Amino acid sequence: MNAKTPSAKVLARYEARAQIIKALAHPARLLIVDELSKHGERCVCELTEMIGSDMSTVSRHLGVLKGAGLVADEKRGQMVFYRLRVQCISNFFDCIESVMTCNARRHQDLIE
Amino acid sequence: MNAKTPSAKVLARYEARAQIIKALAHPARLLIVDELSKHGERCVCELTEMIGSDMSTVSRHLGVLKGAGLVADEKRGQMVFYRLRVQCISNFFDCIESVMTCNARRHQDLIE
DNA sequence: TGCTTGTTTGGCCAAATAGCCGAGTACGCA
DNA sequence: TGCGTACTCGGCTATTTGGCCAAACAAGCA
Repeated sequence: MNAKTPSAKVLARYEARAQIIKALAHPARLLIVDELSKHGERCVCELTEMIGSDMSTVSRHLGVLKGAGLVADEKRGQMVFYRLRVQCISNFFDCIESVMTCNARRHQDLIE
Repeated sequence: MNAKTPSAKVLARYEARAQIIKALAHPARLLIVDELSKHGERCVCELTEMIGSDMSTVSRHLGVLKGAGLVADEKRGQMVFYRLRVQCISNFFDCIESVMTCNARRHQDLIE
């Protein structure tokens, strides 16, 4: 029942998980994921317009998401369309959302 | 149906979400969260032993989790005990896990 | 062929993150 | 009071991340 130090294999597993979570840990990338979960797919130019930063920056963000296996890309003509590879992302957001409302309530309590 | 650039308020909301996710985006912190979800609470020294790095480092990680509102701390005697503030973390992990198996399968496909 | 548009990539710099060490604080005990 | 243990925090350095610009690619069109 003691807190034992985990094996290298287990550690590598946590490392891999952290890598995926890290890919989601940026507002622009969350915005992208949310947009892709609402519409099926979006090209880089649409996402760039939505986010409002340089297209090269958005492309990099998409690269990060793709590297984590969260999105897939498909080139059609001169445009590249991205879509989500996974569906469970919304559960993910629900949890984050509940943390946020929980935090908000707590801060409220401190004021009263 | 166009990708419109979100308002400052919406943007701030994504920023806040990203902040919480960022707190989870580290193997040591995932390890901590997992440990706390299994046992109700752990003191810093136990977590330090489990993770195997400097106690100051572990304390910093706990500070990050606390800052995001994910854990609560309570001092009893000379020890400080941490516990999870939220329960939904496991759903969270389930999603990450499914991404990982999905990725693994995909890599497998590339080999065959 | 050259021009335009959509996208990715390399280079660079600023900012954030992670880790350790050592100092400081808080508590319990003699 | 003084000592040891548990923990936090300031300071430092190394690494990573994020952003922009400019250059390189790729595809369609004149």
